[in-house]
Amino acid sequence: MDLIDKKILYLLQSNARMSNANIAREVKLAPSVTLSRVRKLEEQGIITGYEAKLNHHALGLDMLAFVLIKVTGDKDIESLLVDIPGVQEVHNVAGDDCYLIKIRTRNTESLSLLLKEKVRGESISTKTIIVLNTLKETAQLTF
Amino acid sequence: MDLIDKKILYLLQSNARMSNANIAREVKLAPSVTLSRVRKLEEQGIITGYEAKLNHHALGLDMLAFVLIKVTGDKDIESLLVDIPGVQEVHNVAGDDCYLIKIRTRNTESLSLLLKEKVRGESISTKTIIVLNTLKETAQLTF
DNA sequence: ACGAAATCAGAATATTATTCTATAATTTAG
DNA sequence: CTAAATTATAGAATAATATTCTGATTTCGT
Repeated sequence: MDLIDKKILYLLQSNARMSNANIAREVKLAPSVTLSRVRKLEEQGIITGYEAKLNHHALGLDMLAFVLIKVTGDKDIESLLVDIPGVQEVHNVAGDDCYLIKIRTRNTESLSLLLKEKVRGESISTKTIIVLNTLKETAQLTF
Repeated sequence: MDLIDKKILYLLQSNARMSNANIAREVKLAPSVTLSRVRKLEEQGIITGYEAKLNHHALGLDMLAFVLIKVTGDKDIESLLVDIPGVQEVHNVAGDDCYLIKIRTRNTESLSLLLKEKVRGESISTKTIIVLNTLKETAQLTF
């Protein structure tokens, strides 16, 4: 990975749909070479995918919450959490067999309903952090 | 927004670099029509962008943490948090003037250093949640 | 300096994006 | 209920792009 690869990564993080021709122009290389660099970054697993970012509010998902979930044994709660609609992230965090999930729902009701239906039975306790306002939200990495 | 638009959104969430021609094939519409639908979704702000997803480990960012930050007054801590390198998300959360940030760093040291240097001075208290293992992490929305 | 490996530019071709036009479908107003 | 207006559609034409190939150049280790 040299500076050109880093610039390619930067560009694709900013706009994943940028054409190969435009990337080539930006990095001042021939399109053919640029394409093979992108392919290599994909094959090496440095680029893991390309996602469209959607406006949650436009889709009626006004609620964002993080929920800390303390579980008892090693039940199969992981696959359960992963499959809950609206759950965007599931992390295993340090201390007390805890999971942290990031979840988007229509409103507070649908959130509490989901937690009641899907999570409560499998957990000792949950702590919900309600997001009022998001100032930044990106997957972009600076390096 | 009809079913075809939803399918387009689904496809672009799965692979933002899918060609318009392929999207058209999938939704069984002419490329011209498909393109104008995508443009409209962009103009309406339903699609807000396209991001390449990178492998953090390949970039030497092995550490992921969420940090809850309790602040005193309404200092300009927000722009400070947003600009810290590695910070991917900054949320204002309910209760006690708290912020929740998602941050990626090289290791525990660089995390504690960042917190010490940038955050501690501006905050009453911080609570750091260290992620051991991530089971799911996507911006995809199901609807 | 030398050879191997990687990187490069540029040409050729296949595929795609984009614009345009004409037609069909749907909605709206009277 | 009908006519006009709006919107959505397919398909053609062309501009741009992606992709593969070839051969030249550079890089790197020895």
